[in-house]
Amino acid sequence: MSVKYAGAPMLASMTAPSIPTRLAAGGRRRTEQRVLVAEVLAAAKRALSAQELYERIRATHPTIGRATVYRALEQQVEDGMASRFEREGHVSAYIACDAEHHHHLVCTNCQRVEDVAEDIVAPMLAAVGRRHEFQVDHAALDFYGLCASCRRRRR
Amino acid sequence: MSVKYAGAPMLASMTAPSIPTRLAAGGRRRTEQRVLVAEVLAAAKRALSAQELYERIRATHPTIGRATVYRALEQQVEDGMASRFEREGHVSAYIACDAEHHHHLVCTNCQRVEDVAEDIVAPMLAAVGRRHEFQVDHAALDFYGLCASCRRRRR
DNA sequence: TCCGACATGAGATTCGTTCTCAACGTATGC
DNA sequence: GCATACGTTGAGAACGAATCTCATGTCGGA
Repeated sequence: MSVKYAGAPMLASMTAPSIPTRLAAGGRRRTEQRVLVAEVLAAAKRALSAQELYERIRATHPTIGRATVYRALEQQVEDGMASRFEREGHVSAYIACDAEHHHHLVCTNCQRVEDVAEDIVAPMLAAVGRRHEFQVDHAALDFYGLCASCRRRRR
Repeated sequence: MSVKYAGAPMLASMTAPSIPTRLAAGGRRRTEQRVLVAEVLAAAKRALSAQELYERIRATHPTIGRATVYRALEQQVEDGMASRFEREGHVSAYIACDAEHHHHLVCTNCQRVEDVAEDIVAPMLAAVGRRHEFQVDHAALDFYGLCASCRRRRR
């Protein structure tokens, strides 16, 4: 997952716009396919690869193109509606995300994703800036492991 | 970059073994090619993709195989001699690393890599474990941006 | 020195992702 | 409501990093 830090800070108090509204930002068109991709990803509540998402959508919309799904995901990442991170085997996985939470705990068993509390991360970012002479533009902070329920099930 | 946290802690006070010694760990053979890959990567002092490393080595050793380079890097990551992380465009990049430093500041301009001080990261990892009911197995903590010299050159 | 297991190299193959392009649909102005 | 402009779509081809295959080579313990 990759999060920009160089831009202006978000206003956490704003109410989140609906999916169709957010999809139409910046001269983009609100097409049936792009709404679909966003909704299915948001409903999954876990990380999905583009291929997995493509197959899920095809179950109900058999004519959608693979490239359409890739393009929609690409745009959502650009617009901050989704995050991308790398799974084993050089595959990108995507998760729908809101404006305030950008770092995740990814369960390597069930692929469910939890947000990391921002106030845990912020002091570390500040410390990095203080200690190293390095202008952090974006950071990938992903934690992989077992979520509570998968860990219980394993024992 | 991906670092395991579930295993036994490293002893930071041990003197680092030489490249050929570390290459022979765990029933692995010390071949000319694997020494070469490790040395060229260590000498680069920056992140290199497998392809870039392959081309560098071919300049002096034209008969080396692409698969050999990939396999050598794979093993080095397994043995903790190198770290892998993802560059734009679904390419893996590799950096030689020692036992104590595992998180990096990657300059997106010159690809040089700096180690993040462990004592900046450790409190955050502890906080994650405390706050979330999640067993962190490994974490990818990479910071991308401009290093000091590239930033000066840009202005 | 002998021998088995590991490693190599060249090329084919795999597979996630991106590109191409004609046809289509959406938003906007009139 | 209609026309126009242009972003979007779908199907398949193309791309390319990474992996696999297999005959041959080589390391290192016995």
